[in-house]
Amino acid sequence: MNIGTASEKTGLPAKTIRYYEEIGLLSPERADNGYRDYSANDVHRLRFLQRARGLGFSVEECRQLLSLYGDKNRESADVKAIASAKLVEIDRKLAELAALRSMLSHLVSHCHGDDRPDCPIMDELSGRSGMQ
Amino acid sequence: MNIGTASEKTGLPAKTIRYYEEIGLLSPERADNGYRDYSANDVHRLRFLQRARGLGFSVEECRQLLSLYGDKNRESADVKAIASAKLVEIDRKLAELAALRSMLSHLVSHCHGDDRPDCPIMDELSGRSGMQ
DNA sequence: CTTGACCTTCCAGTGACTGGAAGCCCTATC
DNA sequence: GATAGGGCTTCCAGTCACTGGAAGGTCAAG
Repeated sequence: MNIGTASEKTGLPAKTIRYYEEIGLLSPERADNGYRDYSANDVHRLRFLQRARGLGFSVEECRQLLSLYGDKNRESADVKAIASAKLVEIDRKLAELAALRSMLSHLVSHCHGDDRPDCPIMDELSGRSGMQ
Repeated sequence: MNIGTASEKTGLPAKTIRYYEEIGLLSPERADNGYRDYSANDVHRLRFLQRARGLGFSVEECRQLLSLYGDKNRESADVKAIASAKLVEIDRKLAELAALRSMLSHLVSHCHGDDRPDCPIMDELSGRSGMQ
């Protein structure tokens, strides 16, 4: 499949897809005419990248996560260590997103006046319990 | 409070804090000696920025979200519209994080062999249900 | 066989930082 | 009171992750 189709299927701009190839995140085949030819697996990787990047994971983190799937030579303990570390981070992100959600939802449902409400939204928004 | 203390309290590098000021995300006072002087409110804003950026919101999105809190002149309907739109996005992010979590957790608990497992993790990871 | 959409590479620009130089401020010790 | 150290200042340059644009090749339709 051509890059345009891959772009549609993943929501990533073609430019970004080429960039991801340039930095070694995937290696699509080339057709005889020189066009990139994306497999279903390539699309999976790209879709994953689209999601993980949007969730605040760096490109290097994405590379690690992708390697969990793709690298057949990797030791099982190694896989587990990386995956476990990411799990902790994901749980933190989940909690932060939930806090943000509750703050916004509060704002939508309670603050209907013509002016800024007095409720200390910032407390929730910046995390009542000390972070890190 | 000086920038070093603000940096400690928020987990943001001093460089980043100065950058956020430069692009108008906060305006700390200045002490007589020219040093930036951060209030508790400034620290709240910074802590929020630290979180929201880590969750994949762009600086412009963060600016909008901060304005929900800070702008007393904003119309209520406007606030609600922005907050509601962000809620939708947050819910999407929450679902994606949950999917990522389930994939990683599956990897940790099921794939204990010496080699890559056969389970098609990519299906989960790239989202079984078609996105956008 | 031309038009237009899609592809290629390459190079430059942007957003969001990040590092480093040069110099001022402040405390602390000699 | 001089000086050493750490923290602060500005400014300018560099990096990461894209993003836009130019110049040109490919392909299906008319």
